[in-house]
Amino acid sequence: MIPTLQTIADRVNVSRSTVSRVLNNKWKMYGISQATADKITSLAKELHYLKNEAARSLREKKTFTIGVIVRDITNPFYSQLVKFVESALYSKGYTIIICNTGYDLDRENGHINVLLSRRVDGIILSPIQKSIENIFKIKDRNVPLALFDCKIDDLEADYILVDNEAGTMEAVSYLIDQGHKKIVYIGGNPYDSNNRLRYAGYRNSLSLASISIPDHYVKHGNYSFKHGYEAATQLLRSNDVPTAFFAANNRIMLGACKGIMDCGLQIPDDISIVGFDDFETATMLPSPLTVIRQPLREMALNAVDLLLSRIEKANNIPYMTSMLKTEFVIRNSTKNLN
Amino acid sequence: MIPTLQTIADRVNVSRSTVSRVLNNKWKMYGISQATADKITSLAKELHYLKNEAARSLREKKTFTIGVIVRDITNPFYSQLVKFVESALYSKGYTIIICNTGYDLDRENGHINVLLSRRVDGIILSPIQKSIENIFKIKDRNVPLALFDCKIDDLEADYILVDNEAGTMEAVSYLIDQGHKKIVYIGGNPYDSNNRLRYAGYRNSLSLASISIPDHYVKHGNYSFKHGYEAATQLLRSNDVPTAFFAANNRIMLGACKGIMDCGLQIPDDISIVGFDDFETATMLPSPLTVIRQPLREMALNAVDLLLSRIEKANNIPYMTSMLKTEFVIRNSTKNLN
DNA sequence: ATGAAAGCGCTAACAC
DNA sequence: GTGTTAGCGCTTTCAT
Repeated sequence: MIPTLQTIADRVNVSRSTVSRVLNNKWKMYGISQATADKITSLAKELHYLKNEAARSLREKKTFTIGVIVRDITNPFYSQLVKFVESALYSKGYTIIICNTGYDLDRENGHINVLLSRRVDGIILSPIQKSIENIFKIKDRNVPLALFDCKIDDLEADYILVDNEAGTMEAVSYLIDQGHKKIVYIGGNPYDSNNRLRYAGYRNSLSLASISIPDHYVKHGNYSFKHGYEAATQLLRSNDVPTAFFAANNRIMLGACKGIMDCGLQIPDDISIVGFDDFETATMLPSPLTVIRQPLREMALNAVDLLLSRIEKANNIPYMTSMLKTEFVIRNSTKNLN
Repeated sequence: MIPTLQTIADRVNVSRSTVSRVLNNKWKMYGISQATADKITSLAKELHYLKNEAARSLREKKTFTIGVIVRDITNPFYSQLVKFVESALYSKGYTIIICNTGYDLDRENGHINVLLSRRVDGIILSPIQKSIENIFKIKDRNVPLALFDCKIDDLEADYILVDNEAGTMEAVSYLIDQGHKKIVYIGGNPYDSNNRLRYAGYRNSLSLASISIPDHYVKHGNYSFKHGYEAATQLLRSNDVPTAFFAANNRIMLGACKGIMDCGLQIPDDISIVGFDDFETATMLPSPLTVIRQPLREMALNAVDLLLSRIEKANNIPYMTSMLKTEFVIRNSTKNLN
């Protein structure tokens, strides 16, 4: 039998209210006697009393729960995000429900329903973006929402972003400075805002250098190892072999590297590569990879701060966008052609 | 204003109960008229009614929530576990609360309190094991518990395990067959059951081959990149350089590989290495790594099955242990000395 | 310095 | 075929 406030009240011969006040550390302001308070706290300890959170939530209309919806928890980008978010929220007394969509829109929809049904206090969402109907369901309910790692035009909300375009331009310009002209863009899902902005950065850099881009140098697809692998091998075996790859995320980059290796080529001697996201393996390859690092810890903390300020302070503060700079980490995966 | 059963009841001019019965698809067994049912369902849809789970949980004493406590969510071993577990539980209508301990016992304790307070229906726990007091708190409350990836002697519970000892013996014997005699064990936390069993496997194999183990060939420590790195570099720079490393997990193995590279040595020409856990990077290195793979998907599904059968069927079934075999994946990180 | 009572939103036993 | 009622465990207003 799990003890409730009543259990304790009965044994100490006081009312539920008194027990509640004591256990919530409000007995001083109610002027409850030291003696009563002590009896209650020690009995609670003895019985291993733990407040029923479902009851508290129902009464208070506050769950201290945040839903975190990510697209692929096995991608280190997201697992690190979860780690930082979980840690920050834990220290504030919040608990997180984790939802993995695997880039599946129905899943995203289902998870959002579950989270709304559970009356979470807020949601951190890294949306698929194939359709944004799901997002409106959250907005309609006025549930605080932090959109993570995506920018949807004409959708007012709180955003946590990095400057994708500038970050990409820094990397691609670096390739151009090293004399590269045949630079391939291996991209992610075409409807994804990151992909679009990274692609825009790529085009800008090449355009500024007056380098034209043949159609077959642009390989949109999806954020997978497989896509990176296939795009890389296909191009390396074509009759117009590029000198450099730009990979739109860590999964694609890893796949491309594997493709390069399987074609019997060396990075950076035979082919150069740069890409988005820093990841552990990047430093483990024979030639460590030059990458665009996203400040994940800061992004996670900003997401939490943004959400909590909306939850705890007022919901009438204006929408905010946290746009952080990326960091270009130069290692050794590009060759200077000059 | 969020709609409740009462909102709908008022508008359709029926009672809460009727609405509840309809929305729970029980109207046939209660003989509620088609017409009423239709009116209710369509109004619910129109109002975007979503059941308040806190209220349902309180009433039903069932939360459809499972707590998952892992030691490091950024380790692909755990992030994949979470992915599989989440997916399996989602399809059964359960939601997961994720708890990351970072090998910190206080965290583990705090998280367990939170989960118990939230009256989760079950817990999947990958415990730190430095102390097992925390685990008893769960057992005392009779909350279904699946202990994942650890075996605690004298603690009756449901376990999800792999055969660590046999898996290790297979790998170490393979090294011995290839003529290795100077094999170093780079281990994890000394109080960890996996580490102890893997170490036992290592000792057994060497003992069967009548090879003695000098003390400085055994490097217990913790499951970190750093420990792997330091152990490897220290030994490679000593005056008794081994011919092979056994790494007790993926983090240690990666660290050791980096250490080997930083010492200017080649795998497998200069030094051989095998280790526990398969991971993506293992196939990306110049010489792909020979590893002991754990059947993570099956482990995750078994954990879910075990937990759900205890939750949904009866709590009086005997404790069970799911002990799966590992798979020895031979790649190219060992040299045949014969 | 403490208690009584109401109510959060839901389900189900019992009533008619 | 549907309503009434009680109660899950908690917090808080109001009363004394």
